Amino acid sequence: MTNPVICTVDVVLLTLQNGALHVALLKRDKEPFADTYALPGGYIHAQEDKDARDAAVRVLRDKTGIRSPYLEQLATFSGVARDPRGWSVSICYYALVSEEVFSIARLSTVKLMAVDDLKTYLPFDHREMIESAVERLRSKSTYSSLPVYLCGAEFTLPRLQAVYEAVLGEPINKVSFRRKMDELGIIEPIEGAFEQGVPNRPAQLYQLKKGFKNVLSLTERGLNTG
Amino acid sequence: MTNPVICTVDVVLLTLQNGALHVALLKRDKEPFADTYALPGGYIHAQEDKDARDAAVRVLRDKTGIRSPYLEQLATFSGVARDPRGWSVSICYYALVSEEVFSIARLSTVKLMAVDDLKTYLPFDHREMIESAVERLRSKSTYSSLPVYLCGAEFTLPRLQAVYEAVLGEPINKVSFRRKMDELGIIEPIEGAFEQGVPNRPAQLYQLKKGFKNVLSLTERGLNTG
DNA sequence: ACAATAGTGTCTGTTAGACACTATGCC
DNA sequence: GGCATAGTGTCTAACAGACACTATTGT
Repeated sequence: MTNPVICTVDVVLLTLQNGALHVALLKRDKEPFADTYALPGGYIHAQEDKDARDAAVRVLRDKTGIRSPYLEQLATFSGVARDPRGWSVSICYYALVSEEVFSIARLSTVKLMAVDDLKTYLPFDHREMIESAVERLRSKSTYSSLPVYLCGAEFTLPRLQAVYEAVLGEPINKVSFRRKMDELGIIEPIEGAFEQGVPNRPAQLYQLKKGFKNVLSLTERGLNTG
Repeated sequence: MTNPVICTVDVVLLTLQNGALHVALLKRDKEPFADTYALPGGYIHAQEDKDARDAAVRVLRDKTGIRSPYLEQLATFSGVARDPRGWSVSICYYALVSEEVFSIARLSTVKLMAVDDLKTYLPFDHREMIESAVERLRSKSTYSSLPVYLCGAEFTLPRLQAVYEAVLGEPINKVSFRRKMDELGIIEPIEGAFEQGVPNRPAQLYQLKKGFKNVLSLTERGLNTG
């Protein structure tokens, strides 16, 4: 039996800018929907990719120059109606990067849009993908350490708390937040390293514990690690 | 660009038997892995199925005769190595049915296996799929009302608690359990209806509230509803 | 010394589990 | 009345948020 199904991957690349969640969009250079902004995505290359995750990594690298430390399968979108070329399957991933990583990448072609105010028209079911990714991120942020990937490699606790607050869209109690971070046990202070150049008491710098550097990014479908 | 990727769906159908979680397996009638037990699955029929969920519903109906009230996308398994026929994608769903629904269905071809003691050899990555489904179910059971789908349409609170305990594998406090069920607010007592034929005080019968009958089963990727 | 933010000790209200009691069926 | 299980009232221990206080930098 032949199988005329189109197989693609799409990546919802999220980052923080000015304290608000943003998604990376690229102007499509091919039909359908040429010249409209859309999620980075592309066909699975059966000769080249070991699996769909590989394809997502490749697409992200080739189209944005970014190698994300966190990449998790979100869901698969499929059907006859979502793509004018015909019955298609898109395995959708979402990735989290810090603002700095983003500014280093080739930004010329990439456009950042605030996810809570997505005015642009989006082709396919890309709007639904973004909404799902944001919902997943918000949900996981209430009980896990996911948002650390939106910070750089080193960060202070007040900065991390601000990131959580930006993601969740509500203020968090300082004492509770620090207690939670402590008992999650996945970050550690960098001995003797403090914030620089602030006009007040400098905060302790923290980093992901060694063992967790790539643990989370290795959970293919994000089923384990809390 | 041609796309030689094989597109299939697989369904992890879970039920309770003798107080233990079981998964439904069928003997494969075609190669590869003919005559070995495997998850019900099959090709996406682009002419027939509106989307992958449709395909999962069809496969489940055709192969087991069951129309599950709960069906949620689990994850997508893909790659060059998982199927000897070549690069493949399987969009995996999981379904929950009550023991009774199961006994009505055509059981002759279907084999129930306890998920915590899966001795059988399983082809493809079906073992991983089952483990993921069980993990998802256990995880969601700690904060949602998912396990009601493992009961029939009418059930008592002691029965529902036993179902939760079977799924989670640990005893639950009776008072806390009833408080939680009450505040989840998705089940309601059937006025005047009680358990029959017990040698002690009969328990109140409950049912899913009207509005929730199919709400959960409509969440395509299980992203919303807690 | 003062302003500003980092970081901590403690109090209190909320919530989950333990326990004990009452309720209601069958024999 | 006795037994078994359903169902509820209440006490207590654990936890999360509020608040206030101390600590440490630059000016």
